[in-house]
Amino acid sequence: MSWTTERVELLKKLWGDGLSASQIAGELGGVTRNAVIGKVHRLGLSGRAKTTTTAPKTRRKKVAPAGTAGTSQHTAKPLTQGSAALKMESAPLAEAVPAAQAKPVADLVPISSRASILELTERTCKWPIGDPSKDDFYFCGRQSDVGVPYCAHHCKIAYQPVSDRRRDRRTNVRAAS
DNA sequence: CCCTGATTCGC
DNA sequence: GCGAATCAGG
Repeated sequence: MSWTTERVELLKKLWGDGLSASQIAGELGGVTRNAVIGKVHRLGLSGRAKTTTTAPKTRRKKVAPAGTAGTSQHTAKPLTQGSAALKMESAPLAEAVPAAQAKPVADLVPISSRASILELTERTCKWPIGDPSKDDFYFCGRQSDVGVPYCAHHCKIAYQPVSDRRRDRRTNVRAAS
């Protein structure tokens, strides 16, 4: 797979939404998380909020260069010139999804992480997608924390505060009784 | 161990 | 430019 414009756009969107590299890799499909991270760096949009507390500098050793001495190589500096134009993500996945869905609609289907019920483990998202009576039923399958049934994405949906739900208790019209 | 992102470097 | 291998932190 190559980095087409669309795939890069999706990458930027998901990365901006805070998805992890592996999750993005799963969405895109055909790439590993390493590829995603590599691309992210090449695009110059690394480090969003939590850059992890890793020592940003002073380390690096890698394997000893075999014979290739006098390397005049130097990494190209990432020019983030058109960065202004691509700041138009601003589409929080959680908000884009209706709160409280009786039946989980097939939302942003994990392009390649979908799992059958047999593939679910303690750390895979068990968010059901599709209609159980149909043939296209499967689970999200993305990574989730142990003890948590859903991935980060679906946790936002599942545990969304009830406060925002329309309290249309009125609809509970049990007038005639 | 699982995961995360960061970095290097051969291709 | 790409991404596996590696590193390092949580």
